[in-house]
Amino acid sequence: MSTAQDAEGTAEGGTNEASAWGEVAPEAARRLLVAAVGAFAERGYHATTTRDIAGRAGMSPAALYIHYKTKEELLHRISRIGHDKALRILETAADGDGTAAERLADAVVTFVRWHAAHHTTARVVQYELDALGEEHRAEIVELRRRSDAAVRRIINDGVRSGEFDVPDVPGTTLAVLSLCIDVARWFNVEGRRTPDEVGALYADLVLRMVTAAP
Amino acid sequence: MSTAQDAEGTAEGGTNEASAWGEVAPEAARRLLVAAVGAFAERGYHATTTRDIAGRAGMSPAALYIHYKTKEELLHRISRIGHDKALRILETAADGDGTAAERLADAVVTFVRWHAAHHTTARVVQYELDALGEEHRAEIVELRRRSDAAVRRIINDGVRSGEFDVPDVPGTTLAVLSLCIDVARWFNVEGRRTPDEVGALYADLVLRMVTAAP
DNA sequence: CCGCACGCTAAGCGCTTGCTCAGTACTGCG
DNA sequence: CGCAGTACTGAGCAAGCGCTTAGCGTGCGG
Repeated sequence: MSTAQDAEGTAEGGTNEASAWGEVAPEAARRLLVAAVGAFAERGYHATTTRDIAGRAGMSPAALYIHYKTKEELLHRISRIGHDKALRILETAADGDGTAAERLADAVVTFVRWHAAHHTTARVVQYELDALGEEHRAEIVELRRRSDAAVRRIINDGVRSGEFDVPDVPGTTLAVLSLCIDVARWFNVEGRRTPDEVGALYADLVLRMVTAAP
Repeated sequence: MSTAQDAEGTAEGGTNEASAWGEVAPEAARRLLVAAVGAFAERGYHATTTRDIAGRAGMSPAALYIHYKTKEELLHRISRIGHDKALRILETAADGDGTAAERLADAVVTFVRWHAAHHTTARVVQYELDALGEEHRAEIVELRRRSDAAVRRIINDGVRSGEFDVPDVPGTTLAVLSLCIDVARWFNVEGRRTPDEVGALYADLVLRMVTAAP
């Protein structure tokens, strides 16, 4: 679990961001998508213009519409891929073996590290949900429901086994996810902490949250 | 500390929101400001039009510019008042008497309750910072620095007195504030929890975070 | 060597945006 | 009754928006 494959961390939205989007098919479409992630993260979806995205990708504004139907479809593609990744992280940790404490720590470390290392992507994924259209948003909300279920499963396991002391399981699940997600808001590459350090700190804090006071 | 004066909770941005803006001087200016809070919280600053704000306030678009120089000045006024309130909450708790644990619990309860009860305002205050102009943002960032200092002061007191076991004080301070602030993102009036309940839950979780494992 | 599909651009359309300004109703003062 | 000041509106401007369309160069099957 929790490999070090994404531990690098160069400048904002540069080549290391691009490496995470290998699955996006024609190279031009990928370049546009990476450009959109950077622009959306920096200025927000509504403040970003299609000319801005195309410019960052080194293309004319019209080129965008060969690969994507609308600006909103671009956001949806980013949001979909990001949420898939986030869900996979949490379900992998939940389905792993080890004690509930080990699995919870693994989930937090990996989830937080992703939010920190890919904080531009994560910012778009977590904070631009309202900009999606009706149907696209519903699809994404379902993925988030499943993320919530994965974390709740780990905590429930810990309560059942006696490892954890959690009076309010849904509330604590919400708090754990909320804590991790908000990393995308404040994390700064210029800052003093590496994604790994934040992951370790947060795993410790979360384990304290689910453990009874002495 | 922490009275129940703002425990009511009717519909979105309605009359109970308005009551919190009593200090804003001419009635028309206040109506515009309350309208702006509602619109900004619902659709975001950049997606909100001046016509939208004026319409909600029952006025023509031009009326806005009699009371505010620009749309950004409206956001700044909201952000300024909100951050003043948040800072006052945290400094009041930090300067209170009682043990560090009591003061930390008080800070979290009050801060979280404000974010939940006034989650429309809080959403604008916490998530539209980037939309402010250079100088206005710098002013607000300074207020946030002081909020951070207030919480860190409580935690440091607890460490010194032996009440708390916190290996990383700045990191834990950041996490506590982050956890509370993110309430503004997910809190829903239709949801199952009242602001008071969320405050109590979060105070418990935060106290566990600063207390040594058994 | 043709022709045509493909990826892309230059130009621009229709619309909305933040904001302005001349004008209007109303109020209080002499 | 006149007049100045205040709070507001209707109409609209310049700029910028998302998106479309006509056309251009390139590479590849026949």
